[in-house]
Amino acid sequence: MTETPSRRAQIVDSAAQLFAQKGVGATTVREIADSVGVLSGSLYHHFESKDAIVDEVLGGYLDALRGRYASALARGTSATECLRELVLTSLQVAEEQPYATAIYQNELHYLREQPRFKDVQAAAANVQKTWMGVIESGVASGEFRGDIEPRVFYRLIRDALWLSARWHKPSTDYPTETLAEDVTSVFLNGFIAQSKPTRVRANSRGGRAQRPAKKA
Amino acid sequence: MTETPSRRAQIVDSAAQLFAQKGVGATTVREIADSVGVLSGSLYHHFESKDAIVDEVLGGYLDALRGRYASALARGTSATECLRELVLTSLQVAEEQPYATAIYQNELHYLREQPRFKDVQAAAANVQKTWMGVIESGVASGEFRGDIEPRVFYRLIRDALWLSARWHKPSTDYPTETLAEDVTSVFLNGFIAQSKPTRVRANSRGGRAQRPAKKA
DNA sequence: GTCTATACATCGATAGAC
DNA sequence: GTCTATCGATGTATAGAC
Repeated sequence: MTETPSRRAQIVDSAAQLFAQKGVGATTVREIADSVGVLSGSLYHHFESKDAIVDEVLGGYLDALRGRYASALARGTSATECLRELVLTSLQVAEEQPYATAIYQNELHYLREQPRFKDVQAAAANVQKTWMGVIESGVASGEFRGDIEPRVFYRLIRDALWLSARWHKPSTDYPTETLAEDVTSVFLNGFIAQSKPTRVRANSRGGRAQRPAKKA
Repeated sequence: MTETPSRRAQIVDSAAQLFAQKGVGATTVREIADSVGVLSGSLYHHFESKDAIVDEVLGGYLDALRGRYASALARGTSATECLRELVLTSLQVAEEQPYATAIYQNELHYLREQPRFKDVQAAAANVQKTWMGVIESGVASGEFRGDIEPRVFYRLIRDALWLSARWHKPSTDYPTETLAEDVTSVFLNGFIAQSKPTRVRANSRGGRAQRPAKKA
């Protein structure tokens, strides 16, 4: 029972890719049908509408994400560790399901207005609740700063994290785990150079200006 | 020079709002015409196509952004200060032109595929060049970490910064300047609490940005 | 400069033959 | 389960009267 590449699954996969690349509204049912090798009318034997396909794409994605988040939180003991796990998990899920991830972050604000997608909205609210719980517990324990609104920090890391799916293509040079470390390190420790003089790069006589050149 | 609120300008403004709220592809020329109080056919006396309106909206926005960035860089002496100025300037521009900002960050990846918008693409590349220049000069001078790819840091702060236009509504409680301070502080200093109340430890890094007391 | 009217393409969705 | 064929709505854009 390993493989049943059902037509239904083919449709969902192809539609997800098209939705991610062109946007849901700009993707036509004829394009979806073409990409799986059938005619547009045949789609309606498997789905009752185009929106139903969107529902299935995002529903499956968010269910998987919620499950993975639960596992991630179980691995962490401190808020810092939990945050680290959430970052890595998010990037792993984004790597496994890049199309659904792109749809989720590109069009959630659009789907939010349509009552049809209230299941998606509920799942998205659950995701936010998971993050906010970790962040607020970290503030309460003193691990995280208290002078930054938890909600502000959440939104900053959320947007930076999810939108990385737009530009990050996993490779051996820069694998997902390394990106996760970098994201965690920047958001927790900052981009200011640490006092430890471990940098190897010598810049005593660099050809690079200290300031960017100003143009007229 | 007092600009007359020409019909052309009305069309651009109304279209920008609609494009931001519903997406470019989902906005119809009839809706644009309705919002300015004319019929759809009349739009074509002012613009040759819907895409031409998009061009004008984003072209004017990116021109303004480029000018403001030049002023921002002139105010900074170090890479850290320049970065701080870029953050504040970006948020100010986002506050002044929220609709164009939303379009810019929501649909740049879509416009990128169409050769029609190559001017917009060039302006966007210029924006990126500005940021990268500041970041790389900071790495070269030792102000910023050398173990994070400048391009990675740029993309993280870029996405977090621009997408704040989706959720940040300037208010007296949380004005744009405070958000700019928070963004800068998180990305430069990190979210980890700087002093640990349970342990006394020599910490030479006392110089992180301090949040001024909130004004009434 | 705006209107009326419409051409022409394409959209999501449906009905029924096979 | 897929096809053919098409409906009705809606999209951008145009032509010409006023």
